[in-house]
Formats: sequence, structure tokens, C-alpha cells
Amino acid sequence: MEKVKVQNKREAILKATLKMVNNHGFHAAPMSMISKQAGVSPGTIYLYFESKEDLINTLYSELKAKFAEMIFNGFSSDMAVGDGFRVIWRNVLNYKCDEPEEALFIEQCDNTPMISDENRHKGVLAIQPLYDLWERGQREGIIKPFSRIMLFSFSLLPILYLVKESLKRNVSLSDIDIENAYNASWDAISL
Amino acid sequence: MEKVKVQNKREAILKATLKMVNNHGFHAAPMSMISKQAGVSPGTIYLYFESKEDLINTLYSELKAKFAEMIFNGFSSDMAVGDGFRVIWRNVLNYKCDEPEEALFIEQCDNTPMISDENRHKGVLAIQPLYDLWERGQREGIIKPFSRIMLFSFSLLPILYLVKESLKRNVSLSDIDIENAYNASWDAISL
Amino acid sequence: MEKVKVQNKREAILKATLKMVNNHGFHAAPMSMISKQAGVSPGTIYLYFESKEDLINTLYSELKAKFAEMIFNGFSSDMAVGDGFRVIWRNVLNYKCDEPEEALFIEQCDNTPMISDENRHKGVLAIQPLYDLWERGQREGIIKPFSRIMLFSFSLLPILYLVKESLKRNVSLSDIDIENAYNASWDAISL
Amino acid sequence: MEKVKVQNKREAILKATLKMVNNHGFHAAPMSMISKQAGVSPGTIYLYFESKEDLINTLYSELKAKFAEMIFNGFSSDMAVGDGFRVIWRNVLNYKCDEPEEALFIEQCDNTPMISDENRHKGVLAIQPLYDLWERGQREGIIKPFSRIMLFSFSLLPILYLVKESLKRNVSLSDIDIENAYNASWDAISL
DNA sequence: GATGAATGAGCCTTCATTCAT
DNA sequence: TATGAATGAAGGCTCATTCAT
Repeated sequence: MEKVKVQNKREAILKATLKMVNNHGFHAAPMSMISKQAGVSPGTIYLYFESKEDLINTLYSELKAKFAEMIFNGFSSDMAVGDGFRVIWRNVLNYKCDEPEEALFIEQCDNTPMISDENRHKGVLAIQPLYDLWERGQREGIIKPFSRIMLFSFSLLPILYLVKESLKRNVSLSDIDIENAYNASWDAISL
Repeated sequence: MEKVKVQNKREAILKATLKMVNNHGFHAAPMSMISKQAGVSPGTIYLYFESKEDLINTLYSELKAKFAEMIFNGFSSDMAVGDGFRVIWRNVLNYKCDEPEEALFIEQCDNTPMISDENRHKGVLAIQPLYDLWERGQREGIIKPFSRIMLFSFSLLPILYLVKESLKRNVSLSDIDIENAYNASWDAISL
Repeated sequence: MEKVKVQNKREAILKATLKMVNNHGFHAAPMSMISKQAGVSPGTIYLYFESKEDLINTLYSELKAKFAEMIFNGFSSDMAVGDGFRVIWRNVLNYKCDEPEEALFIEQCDNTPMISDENRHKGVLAIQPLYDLWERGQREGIIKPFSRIMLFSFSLLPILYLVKESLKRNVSLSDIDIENAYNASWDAISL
Repeated sequence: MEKVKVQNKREAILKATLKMVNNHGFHAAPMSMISKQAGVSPGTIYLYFESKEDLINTLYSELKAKFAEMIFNGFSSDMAVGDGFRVIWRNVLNYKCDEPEEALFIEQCDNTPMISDENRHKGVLAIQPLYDLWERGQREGIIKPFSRIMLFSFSLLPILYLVKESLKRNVSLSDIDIENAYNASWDAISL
């Protein structure tokens, strides 16, 4: 019972941080504002996090982990390369659409000295199964012999950007747009 | 002579801002630090910029304008679509490689509430000639009938990301990488 | 117990403000100086007051209210007009003599754009019983048919000024002076 | 010619100071604002005045001197006491009505530590002829045997206040009000 | 664990004053 | 004389963090 309550508080703080930083930016989201939004006292935050920096880094880290987990939903390493990629690509799209707030937060942090390098690196490691899939695809002569990062930038980065922009402009991607995007993504990396 | 001196001060402040914000982040780059780096007094900044926000926005705005200008170097609207695209693509690549600091600053600002929407929008308008080229290509049946944003996200976004990542990891892109990237970019948007 | 401590801090800040502004003037009484005098940290002031302007206005407002309250000590609306006026006149005199610091602060603020009009107006309303007394006196044919403000300026303003000047010059008003002043005040407004 | 221009500048600065301090208060009337209003450069002010404090004190001093001069317009020391007082009283009234800005400035400074005591004292000396008149009146048994300051506070202070308040409320004093005020003033100090 | 009043270092900004021109 | 760009000390205020309760 105690433990549950504690979890709630920690979650509430993280959630409030996400919202406040997204809406106001890091430097305009004071701890007092976050604590009020979370329904706890400012002092309480320091029971769960060492500092504001730690709070931000933890949130970033957990969101990245969640993202990495979600994109492998329904994926299994014995799928055909094309099928596996389609599953993952779809998951990436869905994550962006379903959790735009989280995605925005990640991006807002991504190019900032606020996030420690170590932390940033952890995100990369978490998508290992995708790298493995691509490697297998390359061995099977299905995927172009590009570096991981190049494969990523041509097949997943575009859809991430597309969704972000469409959300920002309040227009939704049509099924045709999505199909086109998928095809372009696949064409760009497949032989 | 006088005019030159003034220009120098304004430039020095902008340059110092770029450096300090890149290295420390917006919220950890106080005006006093910027002024010291620029070799002027804190008060002097306010002779050229209204506030810290104005300083950041102005810098962002000018960098975006410079970027928009550079990517059309050697480009002319009567070029063949493929040739024109190649010129622009190369320019984008070169800008990123030659001015990584500027590019980083732009990206650090891009997902932040710090930059006014109006300002952000100006950047979009500046690359109109590229949009015109794509439209002509679509009329000529050379370019896929995708929206601007989709064409952008598949043909230019990847190279922007690639260079950023390679710089971050201190590895340079080989000519083969670049050729591959260009081909993938072109394939993704051309029929 | 806790409530008491809080009150103490608020009071200490107001008291320190009174002293520092009186001694140095508004523009030469920085918040840091006030906070030091009050024995609190600068930030603490902002727990009780929104801004320096708010602090000054609140102090002004409370002093005016206290003044309005004190001048009706021992006064009751069913007194004879002459008796009532004498009570109030005496109270005004006593307030000025007993609380010269407060009176000085009020005067220092009175001709300043620092105090909001709304705030200034509240002080006027608080002495309504005096206005009522004068009106009754006029109906009874005892008080001259002058406007409130004229009655005020001839019967109370002089004594306010007299005490201020005598305090400034470190000379005390003799009983005869006071009796003379009272008689002159009464003569000036009575028929 | 040169000299005239100089005078103009000095006057322009003083005039601008009067206006800006009246409208915004001392602490919200920066030298730059005053210089702009005066149509000169900030540096120029320091050719005529040592500091902001000096500027304010000089203005205060000159206005007081002008006031002292004006109130003796048409007065001569061989007038009958009653006639002389009436002339002076009228002049005080007229000054307040004709130069409300100057009068306001004087009052705004009067209760402030901004004005040096020495300076404040000079104003008192300048109305010596009035004191002389009163003394003569006392010797002739026409004026009550009150101290100067008491005579002042009952016979001139009220009209100063009355005009100020009526200007503030944008209502003008009627001839009857003025006649009443004069009579009350005279009654208060005459035997 | 939880609170929130209190802290005080440090930030952005202002502005009286200077000085090279 | 006159200028006005430049200065930099100092001010009002914020906010991450602490600690007595």
C-alpha cells in the first residue's frame, strides 16, 4: 500500500515534468511549478530525484526505454526481414501518434547539453534487435549495405519528422500518406 | 570606421551567444558569460538586442537566413530538376559540414518554446525555390507526387542527421557514404 | 505558534521598509537593505509581497488604515459636534506625535506616482465618520457650509504640518501652542 | 548667441526633468529619458549638472526661488498689513493655479531625503518679507501672536492644499470658494 | 515519508555616468 | 560644447534546494 502510493508520487512528478517542460521549456518550468502540477510539495521531488537535472535525465531515460520497448511490440527475431521491418516501422509511427507529448520531450532534450552523454547513449543500445534485423537483411541481400545510422536516417527518421510536423500543424496523415511513406522508407534501404 | 566597429560588436555578441549556448545550453549561458566571451560589457548587449530572448531569436533567424541563402549557391531555376536537386543537396551537406556549430544551434532551438512561432515560420518560407523545383519536377513527372514536407523528410532530413551524428562521433563520411546517401535521397523522391 | 512566527516576519519586513524608506528614500532603499534590516533573506520578502511596489503600497495602505482607526479613539457618533471634533483633533495630534515615522512615510508617499490611485482613495473613505460629523454640524448651524476638503484643510492640515515641522526641528509644541492651534482650527470652521 | 543657446539647453533639461519626474516619479525618470525629452544627449546633462541629485536639487531650488519671487508680485513693505497679506495670499493662489506642475514637483520633493537640508532651508529664507509683514502685524495688534510656522500653516497651507486637490480631481474652485478660503485664512491669524 | 517556509546565490536588466570623438 | 556608445555596479526578482516540523 505504501509502496503503491510512493510509485504514484514518483509517476505524478515525472508526468508533471513532461507536461511543464513541453509547454514552457526547461528554463521556464521551475520545480515549484512542477510540484504544484504533480500535487506534491517541492521538497518531495527531492525524495525521488537528486536534482532538477537528475529529474530531467531520468524522465528522458525512461521515455527512451519505453519507446525502445514499444517499437518491438509484436516483433520477433525469427520474422522475415521485410515483415519485421514493417512491424517496427508501424510501431514507430504509432508511438509518435499515440504519445506525441513524450516524443516531443525526447526531441526537445535530444540536442541539448542538459542530457548527459552516457544517458543519451543508452537509448541507442536499446534498439539492438532492429540493428540485428538489418544485419540479417544485409546478409540475406535484402537490405542495402549501409551503416546502421544511415539505414535509420532513411527509413525511420522521415516518419518521425512527418508525424511531428503533422501534429504541429494539426493535420492528420492520411492512409495514403502513410502507405507512401512506408514504401519510400522501404525503397530507400532495400535492394 | 565607426560603423565597422559597431558591426563588430554586434557580430561578436552573436558569435559568443552561439558558442555559449551550444556549449552550455540556453539556461546555463548567462548574459554575463556571453558578454565576457564577446569582450563587451553586459550592458552593451542591450544596445543591440532587446532581451536575451530577442538575442536568441535574432541569432536563430539570421542563421536560418544564412542557411537558406547558402543552399541555393550555384543554383538557378532554369536548371534541369535533377541537376538542381543535386546542387541543393550538396549545398545542404556542405553547410552542415562547414558550419556544424551553426547547425547545432538551429537544431537546439528548433524544438524549443524559446523561438517564437513567427520566427520559426520565416525559415520555412526562405526555401521556396526548392519547393518550386519540386513542383516543376512533379509536373514533369520526375518527382513523386508527395507533399513538400514528405519530400523534405526523405531527401534532405537524412543527410542533415547523418552529418550531425558523424560529427558527434568524430568520424567523417566517406565519399562512398555520401554517394550512397545522395542516391538513396534521390531514389526516395524520384519516380 | 507557527502563525505567530509568520506574522512576525511580515511585520518585521513592513517595519524595516518603513525605516529604510524614511531614512534613505524609496529609490535608495533596495530590497536587500530592507531584508537585512528585517533579519530575513531577500527572497523571503517575496513570500509576503508580490513586488517592491506591492510592499510599499501595502505598507501605505495599512498605515492609513491604522491612522483612520486611531483618530476615532474615544469618539462616538452621538457626541455633540464640538466635543466630537475636539476628540478627533486631539487624536490626530497624538498620532502625529506618537508615530512620527509612520506619518512621515505616509507623506513621503502621498505625492508620489508610486502609490496607486485606488490605494490612495481607500484612505479617504476611511474617515467617513468625520465627514458625517461635519455634515451634522452644518445641519445644526455650527459648522461653516464648506466642502469637506476645505474643512479638512483648515482644521486638520495645519496641525499635521505643525507637528511635522516641530519634530523636524526638534522643538516640542507647548501646551499653549496646542491650545492656540486648536482654537484657530475650530474658529476656522465653526460659525 | 552662444550664451543664449546654452541657456536654452539648460532650461530644456530642467523643464524635461520637471515633466518626467512629475509624470513617472524620480526613480522611474532615468537620465536618458530626461535627455530625450529635452532633446539633448545624456552626456550633455553632465555639462550643466554634476549628477542626477544635483539636477533635482537645482530644479527644486530654482522653483522655490521663483515661487518666493512670485508671491511678492505687487507687494511692497509699506502696505497696510491686511492689504499686504491679501496680495501675497492671492499670489500664492495664482502660482498654484498657473504653475501646477512646478508646485507638484516641489511637493513631491519636499518630504524626501533626496533634497539636501541646506537646500530645503533656502526656501524658508526666501519668504522673509512675509515674516516681516506678520511681525509688523503682531506689533500693530492685528495678527495673532503665533509663531511664523503656525501662521503659515493656518493661512497659506490650506489654500496650497485646496488648489492641489481641486486640480487633482479636475474641479475648479469657484470665486465663492476662494472668497471663503481667504476669509477663513485671515480669520485664523488675525485678531 | 512529506511538507512548504525559508534561503541566498545568481540571473536578467537598468541606468547614472564617462570618454573618445 | 556636444555627442552617444559603452560601461559595469547594482537592483529587483527567481528558483533550485534545504531543513525544521
